[in-house]
Amino acid sequence: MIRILLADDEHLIRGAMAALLSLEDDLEVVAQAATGAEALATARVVRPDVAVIDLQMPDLDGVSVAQSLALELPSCSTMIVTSHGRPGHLKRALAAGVRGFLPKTVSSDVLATVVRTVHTGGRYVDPALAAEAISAGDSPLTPREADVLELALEGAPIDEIARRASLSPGTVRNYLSSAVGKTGASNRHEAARFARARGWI
Amino acid sequence: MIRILLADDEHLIRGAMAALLSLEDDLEVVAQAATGAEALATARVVRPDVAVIDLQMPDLDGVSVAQSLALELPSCSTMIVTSHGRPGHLKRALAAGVRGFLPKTVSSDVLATVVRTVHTGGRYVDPALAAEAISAGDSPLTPREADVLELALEGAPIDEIARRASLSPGTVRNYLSSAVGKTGASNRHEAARFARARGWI
DNA sequence: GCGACCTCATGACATCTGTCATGGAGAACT
DNA sequence: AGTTCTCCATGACAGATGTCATGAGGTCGC
Repeated sequence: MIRILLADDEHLIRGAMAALLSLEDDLEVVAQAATGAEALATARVVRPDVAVIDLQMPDLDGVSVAQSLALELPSCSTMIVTSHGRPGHLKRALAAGVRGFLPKTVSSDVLATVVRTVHTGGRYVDPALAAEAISAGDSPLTPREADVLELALEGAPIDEIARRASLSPGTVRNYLSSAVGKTGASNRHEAARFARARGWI
Repeated sequence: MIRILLADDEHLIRGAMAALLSLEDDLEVVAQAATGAEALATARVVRPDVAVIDLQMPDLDGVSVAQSLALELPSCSTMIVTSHGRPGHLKRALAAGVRGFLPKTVSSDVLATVVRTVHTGGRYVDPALAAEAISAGDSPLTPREADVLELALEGAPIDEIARRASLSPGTVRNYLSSAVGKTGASNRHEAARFARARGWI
């Protein structure tokens, strides 16, 4: 019997996934959590075999949870399910030791199968997401450029970005200018959206 | 027996919700759809009592589907479920004749209860979303301002907005300036995000 | 050690944006 | 008919932004 921890902030979906997984004879949902922190706390107590975690949660995101889980509970395999599959998340997730990565558009059969796969040490990444990630390519942005561009995402003016990044406004402009060039955008806002779509920030 | 049409692009969730609803003795999921167009087509054939529709779908959004359904099948009550409850959607949905509006964070009990409520002609709006919608207030933007601000959402430069809106760049700047003032933002990108968050565009 | 790269910074310049004043056309209301 | 509003436009100006040249320090691999 594979013991599963389920984390998703949407009760409806969490409950529903639990119901589906419980239909399988060899799967058992032993715990549920509505936030990332709760998932971690519960996992420490329950020590599940597999953790199925939603990417978007109010506090910690799924990848952060996966990272902590990988350190604290190496015996627990983590897989991520998500509504909005963006390639950047996939890369981050794999780097965090996640073994399975699925969009919520898959059928419940696939979900159950992947739970079994990761439990036996295998990996599974949704083919469509994998293709997207490959086609998106690696980020051409330097770490600093990515930082600054991320702060630009919300539309803040340069002075505020400079304050938040503890940089001089001139430097911020340079990074943004470089990022705009690399993304082929016509201003930093477009560049920020583009980079976000690619999962670079 | 209440006959239900379920539309959601995420198979996992759709299947799961179907399973949950089917557990109730008086509810029956008679059809499922993965897109808005499919939902409409199916509804015409199946003529369900209640349509439970996801707000976000690849083609038509839930509100558009609801609008068409209200015209074509007055006997069918529509309710919307959504992951990201933004007040603007709620207002649009109610205007489109939607009888129930729920975030996916509710429990399955609530879902089933609301299905029954809307079927008997009642209405139900999630209290938290309703409160948010009230606090967001009505849009102070003129229709034109809203149009232009919407085009600004993607970070396009003013010239492009002007072209897309068939306006002169100067006029676009005026509208944006006015919108920035009304939203209290410090530039149009912030204003656009703000207005989007309020459901004004 | 050397070259290649990233980080951080400054200054100068052209351009883009936000703001304001102004005005005409048309619709809606009194 | 007059008032008031939105819609559209123009022009002018200050300040924000994008671009470029330049340079000093740091790290990394060879």
